[in-house]
Amino acid sequence: MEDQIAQDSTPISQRIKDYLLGEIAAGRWKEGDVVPSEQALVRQFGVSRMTVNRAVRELTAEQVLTRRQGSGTFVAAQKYQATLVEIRNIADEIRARGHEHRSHLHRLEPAKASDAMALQFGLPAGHLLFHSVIVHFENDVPIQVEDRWVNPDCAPDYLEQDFHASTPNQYLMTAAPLQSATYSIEALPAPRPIADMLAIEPRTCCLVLKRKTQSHDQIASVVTMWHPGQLYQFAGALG
Amino acid sequence: MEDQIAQDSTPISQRIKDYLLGEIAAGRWKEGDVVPSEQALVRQFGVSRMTVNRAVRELTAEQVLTRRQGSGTFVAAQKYQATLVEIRNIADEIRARGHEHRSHLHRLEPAKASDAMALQFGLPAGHLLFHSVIVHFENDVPIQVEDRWVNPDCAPDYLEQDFHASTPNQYLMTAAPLQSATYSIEALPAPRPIADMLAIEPRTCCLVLKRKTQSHDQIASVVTMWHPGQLYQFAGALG
DNA sequence: TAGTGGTCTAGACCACAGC
DNA sequence: CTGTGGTCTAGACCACTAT
Repeated sequence: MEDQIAQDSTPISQRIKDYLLGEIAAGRWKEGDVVPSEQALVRQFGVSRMTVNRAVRELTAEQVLTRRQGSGTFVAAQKYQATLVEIRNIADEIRARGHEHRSHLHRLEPAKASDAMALQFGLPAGHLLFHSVIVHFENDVPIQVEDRWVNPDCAPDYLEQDFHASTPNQYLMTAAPLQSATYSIEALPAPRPIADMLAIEPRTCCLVLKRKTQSHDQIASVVTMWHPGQLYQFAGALG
Repeated sequence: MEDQIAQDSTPISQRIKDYLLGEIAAGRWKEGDVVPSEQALVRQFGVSRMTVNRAVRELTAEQVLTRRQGSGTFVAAQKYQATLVEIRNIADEIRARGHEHRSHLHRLEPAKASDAMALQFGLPAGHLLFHSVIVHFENDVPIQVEDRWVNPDCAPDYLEQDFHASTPNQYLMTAAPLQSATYSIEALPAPRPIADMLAIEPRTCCLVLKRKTQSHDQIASVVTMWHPGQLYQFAGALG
């Protein structure tokens, strides 16, 4: 045992995790190195195997260790300097900043799927879709154009919603629970209509987030979100 | 018990997780609802409490449930339709696409910190920094300008590295293990020098990723990565 | 006080890897 | 064959919450 912690309320399994993490952080155990077996840790800490197992299993779930039945437990491959970005519901995000969120509904109507849009949804061209265009304001500054196409099978009441009170995001969350999603982020010059809604010059750089969500094994929604590049950024922290 | 699964090799704890997830997915248990207690699940499945506890504890770690000692276990607040983006080492990313990665070193030199850069690093203005500018190519098409400033205290050998063979990312991973990071993604028009290196017109939309990494309780690296907006996008999937 | 979750024990049986 | 991890049991004691 490294330290003699006499009367610490920290659970034993947590102390074992801390010990293992400490050895790795200190560089004494490096990527790929074998870690003491459960039996060895049982003897070292004088606890039962279940307690050791829990500590090691949790660190494995956290990608700190990898285990191979019959072989042993190893320090997991180092994570590269990656960056994880989480993009949330715009209204929540604005309110979380302590600012006022307001939205203007430009369009909410049924529409026939173009060839390109039909392909996105995996539906025949000309199939009925719902289409909405909403501009979101942060303290009265336009910050996002949300151009959304919705599969009526997933959200039949879409056209009856009051999108001043809530966002399509919130409605679809309950009507069509998210199963999976694909997305892309790119930088594009604003076309005329988008520029007008954002009150910026045409061809200004915009941060564009496209997202396609699946629910009940169907494509539920295809959305393109335009943000003025100078005004808006995705940001966050790791670690 | 819902289904009578006679001889399934699925661990019991996993079956309990599947059962709980199924009830939530089917909408029978909604956000905030109380879920059966451990004792109730013990009776329902005819297994020991440790097995039930593991299932419920793991679902709690996965943010599916929340627990309150003395009160009970509840369905966690719904996740919004969020989008998680992981941005990785550009060389790995390109090779993962089966394409060739090549880089051109434009600059690798010591430099004095400007006021703005000193502020970023939390160092006095004029402090020694290392500065590198590298252009990354995917199949000979310029895809990223990596403009990086490095704290010499964290990576004293930075200027001696061969950044044709490896990337600064890879070197810093070992020299200055990532502790935490902040980042932002924005869309900006390319300034002249960046545009030249990317072989695009000045003022073309670029997707710009800025990242500041911390190691050993110091700012280790401040990097700005410019990508041609039409050519490059961050993309991925969820679920 | 009764019921809840939080944790731990000291065993057990199994599948798999390496010698 | 031995040692590894993967899982499960049937108890136990504790802290906390609600009534």
